Amino acid sequence: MANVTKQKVPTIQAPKGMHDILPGDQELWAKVRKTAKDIADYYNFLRIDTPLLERSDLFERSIGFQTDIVEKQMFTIKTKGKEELVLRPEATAPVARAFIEHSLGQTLGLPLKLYYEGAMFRYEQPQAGRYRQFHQLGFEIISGDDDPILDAQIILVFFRFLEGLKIKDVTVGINSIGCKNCRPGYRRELQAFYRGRRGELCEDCKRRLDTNPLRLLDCKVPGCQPVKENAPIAVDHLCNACRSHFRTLLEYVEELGLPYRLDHRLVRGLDYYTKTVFEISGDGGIALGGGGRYDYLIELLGGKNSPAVGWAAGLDRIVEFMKAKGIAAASRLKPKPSLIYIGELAKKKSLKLVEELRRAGLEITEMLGRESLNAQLRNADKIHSPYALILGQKEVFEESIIVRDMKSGVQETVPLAKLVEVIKKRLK
RNA sequence: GUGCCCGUAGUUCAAUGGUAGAACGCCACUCUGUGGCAGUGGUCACGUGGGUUCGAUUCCCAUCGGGCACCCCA
Repeated sequence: MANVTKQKVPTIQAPKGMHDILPGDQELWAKVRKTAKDIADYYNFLRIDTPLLERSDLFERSIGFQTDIVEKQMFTIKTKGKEELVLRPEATAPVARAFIEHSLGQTLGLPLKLYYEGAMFRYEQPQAGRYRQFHQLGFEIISGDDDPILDAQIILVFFRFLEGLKIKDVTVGINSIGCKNCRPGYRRELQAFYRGRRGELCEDCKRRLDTNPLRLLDCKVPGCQPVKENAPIAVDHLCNACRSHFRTLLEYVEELGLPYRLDHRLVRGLDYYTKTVFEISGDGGIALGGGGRYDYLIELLGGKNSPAVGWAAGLDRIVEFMKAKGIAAASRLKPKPSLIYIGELAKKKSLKLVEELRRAGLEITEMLGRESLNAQLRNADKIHSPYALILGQKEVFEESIIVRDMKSGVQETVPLAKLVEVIKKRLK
């Protein structure tokens, strides 16, 4: 501490793609979390928290080996033992793991509704609204069958969540990518179609043709668009079961009056999705979250056949979206009466007085350690304190305190014993 | 991982191959036990490292960080 030579110490920045959530944003974040909890409570979703670290094979088996997430976006950690752990890139697989591990289907019954909220990690190039550590909120319904009414409800819950945050003009894009019976056929057809036009495709698409044909539909290169427009559509190749599932889902969504649009090009990047996939975007096309049905995930991880459906929302994006749209007010300190002291004696007394007021249930603020009366008053003004409670030497002797109305400037000296009563009465 | 752009006080922005200014903020004083207004003064910055140069915040390189696009997604 007593460094005489003043040399410059290099500063340290947060790691790439990781950001701080500063005090000014905390209120907004709290509001988002509170809204999520309220929605969860209403629709009977139970909170679950899973570890930040998981075994890497959990994601390899669930998300899929060939996905970008597993191939190159996982933060891996080698423990001192031989375990290889990863910082979770998403939480659906961990929730499924926990569901199986603790036999939650038995203890809590089906359909089981769960929700989570927390940090996820993906090693990729950061961009606005895209971080290496980001926060997701997710809702999942695990059931004994694949009833489309659950797909409809999960989408509804997403809408209600955004509605609770006053985010308007959102649309949901919905598609069905089939099940293990019909998807392979569609895949083959899509591949065959694209192979015939290989020459017209961009380099990426040529590569996708073999690695991940469904992704061909995501390509934004202008040259590929004409090909894409004529490409076979997933919905046309669904098996009877999937087709009827999709149709029924749309009927429910229609019945709910949700603003959806069919999006034949919508596919998800994770292998475990089946049938329904959807994505909700805000005004301006920013993807706020997405999800879908994952009927085989739990089986894939060694559990019983338990179809499920869920979604995840990017909270960082939602917070930024709300700020950009002016929905969020900058957080401000709550205006409370300010305790102000003058001189050593009053200072000494103040520390304890704060405790007494706290015990009496009176919320106040103070600037202990700030000696100047002017500065203390200025602060009281800045945070819009209705009253300044001024304690000086004289007041300490008299066991009284000055109550100053900050608006009018009118002051009154009241006995300390009556302070709580007086303030409570005035605040009404 | 690839390509392009960017990096100056706490914040928003200037200027400059000869070590930097403003506004707002913050602090103090005017006003030693009374805030808001005003005046005055003060505080605080060239992301980091190397190179070219007599001299670099400025030019070059690297690195770190940010942004955009690709990729992918939340």
